[in-house]
Amino acid sequence: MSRVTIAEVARKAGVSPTAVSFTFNRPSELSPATVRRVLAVAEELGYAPNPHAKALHSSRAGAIGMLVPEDISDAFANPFYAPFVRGVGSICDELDLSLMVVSPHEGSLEKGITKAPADGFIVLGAGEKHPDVSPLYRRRVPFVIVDGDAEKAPSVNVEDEKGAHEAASRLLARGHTDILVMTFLNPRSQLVEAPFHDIASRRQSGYMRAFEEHGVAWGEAPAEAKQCSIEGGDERMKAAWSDGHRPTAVLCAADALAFGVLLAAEKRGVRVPEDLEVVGFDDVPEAALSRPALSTVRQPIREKGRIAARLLTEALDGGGSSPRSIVLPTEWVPRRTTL
Amino acid sequence: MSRVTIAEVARKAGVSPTAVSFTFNRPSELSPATVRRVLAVAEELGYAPNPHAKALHSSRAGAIGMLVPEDISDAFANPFYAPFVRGVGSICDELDLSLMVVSPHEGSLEKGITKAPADGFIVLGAGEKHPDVSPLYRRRVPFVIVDGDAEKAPSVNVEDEKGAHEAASRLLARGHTDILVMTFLNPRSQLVEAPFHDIASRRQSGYMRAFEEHGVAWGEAPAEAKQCSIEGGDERMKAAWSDGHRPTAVLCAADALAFGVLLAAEKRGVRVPEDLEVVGFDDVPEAALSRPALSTVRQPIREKGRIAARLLTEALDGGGSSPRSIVLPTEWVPRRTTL
DNA sequence: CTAACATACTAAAAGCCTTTAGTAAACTGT
DNA sequence: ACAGTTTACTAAAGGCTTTTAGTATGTTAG
Repeated sequence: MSRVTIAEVARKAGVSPTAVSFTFNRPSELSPATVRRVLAVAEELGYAPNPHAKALHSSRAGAIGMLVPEDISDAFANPFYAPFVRGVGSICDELDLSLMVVSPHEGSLEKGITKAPADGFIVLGAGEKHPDVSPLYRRRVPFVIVDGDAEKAPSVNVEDEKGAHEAASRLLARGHTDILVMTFLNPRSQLVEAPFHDIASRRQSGYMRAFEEHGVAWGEAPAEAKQCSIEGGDERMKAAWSDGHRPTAVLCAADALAFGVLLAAEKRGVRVPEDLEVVGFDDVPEAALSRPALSTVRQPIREKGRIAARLLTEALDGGGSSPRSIVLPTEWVPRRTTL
Repeated sequence: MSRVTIAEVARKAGVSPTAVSFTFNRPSELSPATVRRVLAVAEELGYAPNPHAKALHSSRAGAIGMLVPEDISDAFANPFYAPFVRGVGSICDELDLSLMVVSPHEGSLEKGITKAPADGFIVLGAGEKHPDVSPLYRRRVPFVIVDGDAEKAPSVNVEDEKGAHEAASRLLARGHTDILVMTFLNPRSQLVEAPFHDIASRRQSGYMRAFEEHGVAWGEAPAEAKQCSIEGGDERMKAAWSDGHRPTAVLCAADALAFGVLLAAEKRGVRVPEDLEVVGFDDVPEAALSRPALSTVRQPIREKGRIAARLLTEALDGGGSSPRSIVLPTEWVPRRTTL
């Protein structure tokens, strides 16, 4: 019933367990005949080294973890994740690693990170000062922060504030005064005092600065979608309408929300961009394909994933070098949801 | 430098390693005072049990593997994966498991499965008879097959042939005679003789049956995209045009391809659906949002992921029950890319 | 006051592999 | 024919935890 072990192979092949281990790891130490025999027996028995035992010994599991700030199921509702995973995955493919998606077990990032058998982690959406992240420093597991402030750990970020500022400026320059700003709830930020610089609030401050510069009142708090997803944006837009809001433009802190807004507008017969201009943030691949094509702020998502993974693998085997904080540029991408 | 071990905590707390283990796993065996003391020391030292050692002992890593048939980076170019991961992830969230994405290391599914520290695997896109999959039976690792034939292992599939047949019939019923059929290359099917029932060929046979029924010549081999992605579809469509093809409709074996076709048509000024009708397969979330909205065959992707994960976790801890083969229904979803 | 039993804790084994240090045999050179 | 080396292999330790079986103390009951 149980797995085939090295001892069984050794016994059946008439050699020591060491010889079996050598067969797989250092065949040059053995005579070709022995290697062949052991290989044949291993094949016959269906033996493969137990990855846990291997990892225990080498402290290498051959997997890197991606710690998402919410349930896996919710996270992947955000189209941001697919290209990000492609970026991280490209490094995994190169280095023959697996990619482990870990969510905060029982609500705690720290629990997730200590339970999961990964060699290191890419922590998404929570800065170094976040109460859930700071304990990770004492753990010996290397990690890199993505979309969060960091000094002690390597990090990858984009020009959120600047990109958001530009997007808002474009809209304001055309004279809009009733702009609905839609952000999303960071599932981790509930736990922590302001100012907590998650991407939603960074983008929000970019919008605010533009509003100030254009002398447009910021109004109350922005509309906050429950989830950063198409549904989340759709529902939040509907709620805004029910509350009597009739904005002439919507600034969305994520493309996913913008897609939801597009859908909500369509259902209501509101024409985009004539009656309602819509702007997103991220430039996920779907943005070029949406109906109408979405005007948005591009961040190099795949590149971000690649760099994060690269930084992590460097920390994993080089280790020593000083932590690098990388900030990637954003770019305004006008398409068809703006005039 | 290295991780804090149970022994260090034990020494510092003045107890045996057993007591430390009990503190975390069976605190009722210890006096409350001891538990508190050990906990304090553990906290101070930043100790957490080594997941590899734990996994070695319990043969449980707390992770389920998703074995994709190609590089991770290529796989996630297909919008099918996001909702599928959401489905699998919902079970992981429920059961506090991590989700491990594993690609065929060095080209071999078997290698991937034996290297990755996961408790079981969801194998995508390769049937039981596939030469890469059959050796897995001898390994003691439980797995479930998705989108592949299986008798001995549990499996989840959809009515590929039937769904494809319906899609083709709708098109043919309107009198099209020059339909471009676009499928994609299954990265694993290269290795194996026909008939290998991957989803691309299942869908293809559905198309063929409809062609026969309508007395329309099937022509040569269908157009095969290099990758099941938007780019793949785009490029393949361009190539078809360069070759002088001027179809009045395109049947795509995946939505991803259809999106590519839409983009290619737009660039060329071909109107959809007036000049070119386009049909996809999958009904990924983007299909409702594309320009124009995509007519397609729905398969319940998230449900598929949920069921696969459920089947796997059942095999993981119940084990005994007979393997179940589940076939999910498909449904024709007309939108705006067909007349 | 002793047998029976909890309670609080520990020593040692088991889980499976890799690696280090070492042995026995075969070979080399003189 | 013998010291020195290489080849082919093995025993045992180590990596970190959990669990089983057991010990020492204290408590209760008869």
